[in-house]
Amino acid sequence: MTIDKPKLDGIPYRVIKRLPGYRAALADAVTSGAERVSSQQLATACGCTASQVRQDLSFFGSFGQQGYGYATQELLAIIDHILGIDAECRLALVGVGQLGHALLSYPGFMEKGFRFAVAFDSDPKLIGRSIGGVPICALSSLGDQIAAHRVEIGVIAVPKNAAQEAADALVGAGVKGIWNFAPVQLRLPLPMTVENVNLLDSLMTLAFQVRPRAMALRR
Amino acid sequence: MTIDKPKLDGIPYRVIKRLPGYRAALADAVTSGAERVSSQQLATACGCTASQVRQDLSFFGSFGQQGYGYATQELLAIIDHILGIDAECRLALVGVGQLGHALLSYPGFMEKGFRFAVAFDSDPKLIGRSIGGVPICALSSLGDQIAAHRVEIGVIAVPKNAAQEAADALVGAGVKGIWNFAPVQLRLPLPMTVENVNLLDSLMTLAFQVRPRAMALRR
DNA sequence: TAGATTGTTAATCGATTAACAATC
DNA sequence: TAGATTGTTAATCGATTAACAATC
Repeated sequence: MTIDKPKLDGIPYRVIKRLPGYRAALADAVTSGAERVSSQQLATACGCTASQVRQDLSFFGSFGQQGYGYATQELLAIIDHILGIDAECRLALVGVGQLGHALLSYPGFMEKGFRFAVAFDSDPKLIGRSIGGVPICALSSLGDQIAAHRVEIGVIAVPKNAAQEAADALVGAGVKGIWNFAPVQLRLPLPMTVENVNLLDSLMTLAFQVRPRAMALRR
Repeated sequence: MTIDKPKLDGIPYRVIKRLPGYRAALADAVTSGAERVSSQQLATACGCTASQVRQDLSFFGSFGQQGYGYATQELLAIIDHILGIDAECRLALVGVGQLGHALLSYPGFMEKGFRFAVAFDSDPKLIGRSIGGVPICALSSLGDQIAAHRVEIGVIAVPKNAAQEAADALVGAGVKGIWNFAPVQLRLPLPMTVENVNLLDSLMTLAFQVRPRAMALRR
């Protein structure tokens, strides 16, 4: 997973990365019936400082009230709007293997307004079938399908060596962003945005932290 | 995914997060037959600066040679050693749903020395079966199995509301780290390390970047 | 040797935290 | 009103980049 990117409309990438955490804390607060929440409470729930919460939110506006805090429901709605999950967002999946299967049937995406409109695979045995109501089509129809369904985000879950080709096809079809699960650095024309999910990298990072450091290999 | 953590033995978390990228670039270089590689070449492949590559590597030692660069094979072996993937690392999976299935059958992990030794699920229909050679056991046997297989890392792929319980069981059984796919902030005793993979958070971040900013909700 | 490239120190840049006036 | 808590500015901290002596 890329560690850093340039700013987006002047909003640091790190700030955006923290928004879903605030969102989750707010959703919990709503569930527990809290009508208001302070920056300190949000900070505790997310493991950061109250200063950081206020600083982050101030990139988008002023949503709180001195001496009171933030109205829970209202701030949740605002963050949903900032993240763009108050409107439906259509996805297309390329690569219906095990991981693709799992993504298609993960209920959490739909709940947040993300909907797989169509999926693609090269395997003739899969083409024509559908999974969780999502039709699986031939790669040759990718351009047409993506346009027809007005897909915004392409999801790449193909093996490493097919990833760049899939990315090129998606870009050519006019998607606005790519969610990439293949362990490669995709070469894409700017200003395409990619969000990489590299499971093996994540696991290696964890292994480093867990292992008794045989290190001190300095020489 | 947590954005930042405290240093690990004086190594910034950001540095560790970049190591897999360097590793991938080196593996490519080995494949292409290059005997040596410069910090500049690594930087280009990873999308960072040569300075950063050298600075990062210098946390661990001095592996290059002035006027020459780094011996490709050798540096790859060194990074593998730093990351701890030159020795087998045993995993245990909790939660054999769609995502769990996908993780069990992903070939990339095994290649890098990560092996699922055992999996657990609460569904009686799954218990006793095995997937990709990995036996699925009852949760009640978790403690014994983890000890028997000397599992180092527990992988949580259960629904949100079962995650904390799974984590507690894994910690109780003595795992050294947790790879968490459930969308919750786990409460764990220090110094347990957790690496979170939050797919929905990642997708929301991408949505933000892709959407025409309806923002300017400043008020 | 001359050119290339490291490892490391110093300079810059950006992000986080602290502080506090404003005010509900 | 008094206490609480925001939004924002200033201070601190850490990470990235630039520079360069060392040297292969």
